[in-house]
Order: sequence, then C-alpha cells, then structure tokens
Amino acid sequence: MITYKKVLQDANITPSMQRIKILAYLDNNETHPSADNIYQALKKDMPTLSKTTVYNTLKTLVKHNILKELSLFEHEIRYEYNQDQHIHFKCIECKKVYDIDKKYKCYKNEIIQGHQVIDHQVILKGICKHCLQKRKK
Amino acid sequence: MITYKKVLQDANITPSMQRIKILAYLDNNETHPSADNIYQALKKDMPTLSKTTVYNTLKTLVKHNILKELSLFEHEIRYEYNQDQHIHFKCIECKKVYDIDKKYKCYKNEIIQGHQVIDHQVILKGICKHCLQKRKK
DNA sequence: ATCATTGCAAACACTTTGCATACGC
DNA sequence: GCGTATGCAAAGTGTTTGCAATGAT
Repeated sequence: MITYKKVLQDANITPSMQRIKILAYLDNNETHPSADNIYQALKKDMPTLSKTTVYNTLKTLVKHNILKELSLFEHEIRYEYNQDQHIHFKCIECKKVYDIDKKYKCYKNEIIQGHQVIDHQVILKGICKHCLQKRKK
Repeated sequence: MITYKKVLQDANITPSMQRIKILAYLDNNETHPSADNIYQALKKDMPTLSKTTVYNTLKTLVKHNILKELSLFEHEIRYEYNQDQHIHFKCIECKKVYDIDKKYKCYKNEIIQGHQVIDHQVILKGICKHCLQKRKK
C-alpha cells in the first residue's frame, strides 16, 4: 500500500501535514474540486489551514505532475488526482462533473500538424442522467 | 453573402453597431480572443465602447448559440464564431490556440452512460511548432 | 540556526451588477 | 415617447503576491 507521504517524497516534496491532507482529499473525493472546495472541506479538521496553503500546494502538485488541472469551468480551476485515461462529462444544469471510462484516440506525446502534444483532454457537456430524471417529473 | 446584421436579426437580437462590430471581429480574427482582447482591438475605432457592452454582447451571442465559450485558460473565457467540428491545440509556452481540423468520434446529441450530450470539446496542450523551432536555436 | 512551509492581508485580474444616460424605432 | 442598448462605477469572485510567523531538522 502506497502512502501519500511516499508519493510526495518520491516527487521531492516535503510531506507536510497540509500537503498530505490535500492529496488525500483529492484521492478520496473524485468530484474534481476547486481550491475553495478543498479549503472548505479541510478547514473543519484543520481550523488554521489557509487558502494560500491550498493554492500553494495545488500549484506544487500540478508542477510535479501529481495532480492535473482541469479547464472545465470558465471562472475556476478544478483538480483531479486520477491519472487514468478518461473523459469528463459536465452537467450544465447541476454543474456536476462525471468521469466517463471511454477509449479514444489519444494524441499524447505525438506530433500533430507540427505541434508537440503533451496533454489531451476531452469534455462532454450536457444534461446528466439525474437532471434528466428530475425533468421528467 | 450573409451580413452580420442578418445573423443578429435572425436570432432576434437588435443589430446595434457595437454588436455587429464585435461579431465581425470574431469572424475575422480566428484567434479565440478574450473579452479584453476584443475590447482593446475595437476601442481604437469606437472610443466610447465600454467593456460592459463587450461582456453583455458576448453573453447574448453565446446564449443564442452564435458564439461558443471556450474554457481554454483558467482565468479568462475565450470566444469563437466558427462552429465547424474541430479541436483545439493550446501552446503552454506562447499561449496561442490553434484550430486543428481533425475528425474524431463525436458524442454530440447522443446519450452516453445515461447522460444527454449537447456539446463535445477536445483540447490538446503542448508546445506549438513555432515554439519548437525557437527551442532548437 | 537555518531553511522551507504556512498563513494573513493586500493586491490583482476577470467578470458581473446597479443604475443613469443615450439611442432607435 | 418608450423600450432597449450602452457605459460608467462599484462590487464580486477566484487567484496571486509580499512578508512575517511558524515549524522541522
């Protein structure tokens, strides 16, 4: 079993309490949270936690490729820990984001029309099954 | 030849000078500009133009499906007029966004894992050919 | 003792809102 | 003249920065 402490150490990041908790939160909540979501959730257990630390940590983890930034919403950055190939479905009604396990032709690490592709992101937008249900009623 | 005035009228939007100019700018500059890009470019010819009007207009045009909002950058919304199926390549170095004409399996208007898909967006991120060139030197 | 992490407050950037003015039919 | 579009100023939201306090070795 791999610990968050080890994940951080392997990336040469000092494994502080705050960093471990933030990483653990992202691993256990596959909800693609924003910095504020994480801050609000964690400050219950860590009253002294500051938003700056959340922002600093997220930035550090993204730089070390432990987390991924998602451009899912116009006004805020969302984060995820899961690195498996998958696509995202975003509900325009309830704003929830779902992971969709779907194979697709991925251009990661390929040259396409002369450009070096490093990352590939697929986003579907629409009405999720739960909101469809509510509409029928 | 179809005029911007007609495009607006067909969508039941009063075709004001400002709205026509903003739409024309988006049609002639396929650079996926931000609200501020548009504002800076247009205020040369229209000194009285306000940013609020740019924001209002963009919002109206998006609501009527004339423009598309792109979540390509964390901190700002980009817009495009081109509605053809294509994907985007975003250079992480120079921040330019390129349209890539690439066929892909599109889930628009399909039901996928119970969710009603309305829109489908593909984003590639990496180093563009021009930045690759500069690196070699 | 030293160096990195933390966290507060202020600054920042982008966008929205409230409201008075101006424009077009 | 009336209703909508415009545009200024102020407020709002998400994020970053400066810097002093804290914490770990």
